[in-house]
Amino acid sequence: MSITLKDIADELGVSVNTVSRALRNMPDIGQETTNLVKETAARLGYRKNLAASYLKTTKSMMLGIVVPDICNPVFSYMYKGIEKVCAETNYTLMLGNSNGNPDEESAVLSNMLDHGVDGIFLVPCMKNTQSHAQLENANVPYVIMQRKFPGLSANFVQSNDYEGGYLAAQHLYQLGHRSFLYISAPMYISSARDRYDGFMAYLKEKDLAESAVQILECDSTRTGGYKIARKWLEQQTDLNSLSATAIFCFSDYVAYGVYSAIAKFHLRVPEDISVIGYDNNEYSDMTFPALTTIDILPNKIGRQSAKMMFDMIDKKADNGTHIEAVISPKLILRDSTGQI
Amino acid sequence: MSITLKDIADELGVSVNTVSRALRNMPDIGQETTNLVKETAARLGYRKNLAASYLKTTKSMMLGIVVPDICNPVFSYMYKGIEKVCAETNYTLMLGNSNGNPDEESAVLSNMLDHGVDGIFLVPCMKNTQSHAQLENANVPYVIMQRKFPGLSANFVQSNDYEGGYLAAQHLYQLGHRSFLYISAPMYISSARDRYDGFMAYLKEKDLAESAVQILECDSTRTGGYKIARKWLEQQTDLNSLSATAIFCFSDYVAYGVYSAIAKFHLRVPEDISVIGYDNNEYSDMTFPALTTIDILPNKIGRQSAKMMFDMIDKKADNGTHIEAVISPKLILRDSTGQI
DNA sequence: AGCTGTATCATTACTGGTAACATTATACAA
DNA sequence: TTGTATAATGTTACCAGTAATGATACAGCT
Repeated sequence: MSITLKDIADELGVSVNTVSRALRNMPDIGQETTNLVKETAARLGYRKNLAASYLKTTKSMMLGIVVPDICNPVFSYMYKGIEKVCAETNYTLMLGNSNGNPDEESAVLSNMLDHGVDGIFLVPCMKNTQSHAQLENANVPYVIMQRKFPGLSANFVQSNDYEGGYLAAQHLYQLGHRSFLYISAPMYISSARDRYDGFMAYLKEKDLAESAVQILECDSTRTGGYKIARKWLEQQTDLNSLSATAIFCFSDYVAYGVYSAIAKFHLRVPEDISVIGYDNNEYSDMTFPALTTIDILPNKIGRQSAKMMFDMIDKKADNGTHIEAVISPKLILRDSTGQI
Repeated sequence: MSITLKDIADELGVSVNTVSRALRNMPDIGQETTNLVKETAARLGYRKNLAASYLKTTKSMMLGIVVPDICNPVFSYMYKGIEKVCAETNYTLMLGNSNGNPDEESAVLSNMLDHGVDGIFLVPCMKNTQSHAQLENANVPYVIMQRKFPGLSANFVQSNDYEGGYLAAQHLYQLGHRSFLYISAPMYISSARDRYDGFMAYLKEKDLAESAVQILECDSTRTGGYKIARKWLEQQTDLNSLSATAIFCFSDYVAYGVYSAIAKFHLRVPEDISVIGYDNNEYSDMTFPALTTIDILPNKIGRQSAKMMFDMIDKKADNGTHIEAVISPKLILRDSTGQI
């Protein structure tokens, strides 16, 4: 079917091994032979069978990436960050979605490991820790991205969610807000907790009581945000005097849903209530009003993770000393937050 | 390192081959032995080395997907459609972005083929036909998605762009519009051409002259849309009497840019000019005004493509008879188009 | 008893590439 | 002249599976 080393060897009357070494620029093959081999390989259209060389070298030249949902721009930008760094190498990427489901996450990981990937990037769905056991047992370098397992020591890259929460609180406080609603993702997700902690930390600096912040949890989706905000609004005794003047949303998705709920009650953003999102989705400047939000720089997270991965692969680092990289988020000022 | 067939064989005192056949439920292995082998494999945590079995079977259990940009929701939803169908099998997916660049497209394809993928899904960047030669030479089943090479015969799935253009024209015409601007992607992209043809076809039915439609080309990005729309607006002799009352945009991205340009000139959508997009991005109902657009059902395109792929892989179809699937788009009515 | 068939398992030979080791030839020094 | 270093290449074994073929034991039949 396709051209193999043997075909080239036969063509030139040399051994397969010589061809193999010539193509890999090994020093003990004569320059003339090397050139001849390469020319012949090119002429015959030889392509290396990577699976075969994997058997011997145990280097598959593949990396796996598992994310909750590639349709979420946060993760697709992370993917491209990783890909960008990989493009300079010859690594190819496998992608899998966990859909936030631990079983799917495990299944996808198993598949990738069976294929012999040289490393794994994982944004964990955080609903169990089985995937870590898998990764550890597989004895493969891996980088955990964005969400952290408590107590787990591993190479890890994330946006500084604490700082993001802090920034959000600071921004709202400076606009004069003193009562807040935090619509969070479930608190078992580390970033939800971290953002909360950062948010509270700033307020504490300003001597605000904890009771200044109400917390509600929902799925980080538009529907989730819509439902929880609607419920909250329904429970308000007086729509002209809300129990919070600003809503801090776990994601821009949630904020979109919150927008819809607010519109349903004929309230205005930011006149009646301010809304701040998180993630800076590509379209959040197109919403009405344009959404103030926090950019986590997912592309940078991806690039940083990939660099870490290659450091591990190249053995520049792997001896049990785990590195954690934290990337500072950016406040993006738009029109959905205003003076009280 | 990891458990192999040999480990199981040694443990049980049988041959490697027996283990291999037992695990694959071959009939010539005794039931007792089969059970024993399976138990032992489970106990030892055996995982098949897929690369090794690929060498002999030439089935890698991997499929490759190449798209222009996974950050574009159209393509990420296609990806998930494909993945959805693959989840029922044991296929794992490789993903690569071409970034609209033929060289990157070729490089990514080569990488995937070197890894021995059993099939390729390609949304071509349309700037050359080299990738097709690659695919043909590789002798691997492939499905071309969404964009069609003229004269090429291959399995192909796309949204019916002609119909989409037709729907857009119909909608605008029925609102009373008689002069149009089509902001297109470059016409070498088949879908740009098809949408144009459909658009014109409807207008022709209504006896409108070709001159009723102005055409401008730009990259299918927000910036592209913004620049071209701004230029067009600058060239208008009278902003109170525009030379077109409705803009048909190649994508929602372009429409967002167009929105910005229109806002810059202090015109209103849809009072001063109607805008219709294409793709129905996830957020297009959140824009202001909410964007009327055409949904191409990318998830369905993905699922359909995957089914085609498995038909080819299972040899239900491959003997030169190429199938083309066309999926009807849907008009999504929102607020950016209005009566003239 | 001897033959045949079947069920069950083992042997052997591959897949395509790589690593360790062996071989050959040439050059140069002792 | 002989030994040895060095450059250049060939041999062989191996990676983890799978396919083709071979071997053995036992049952059933004539």
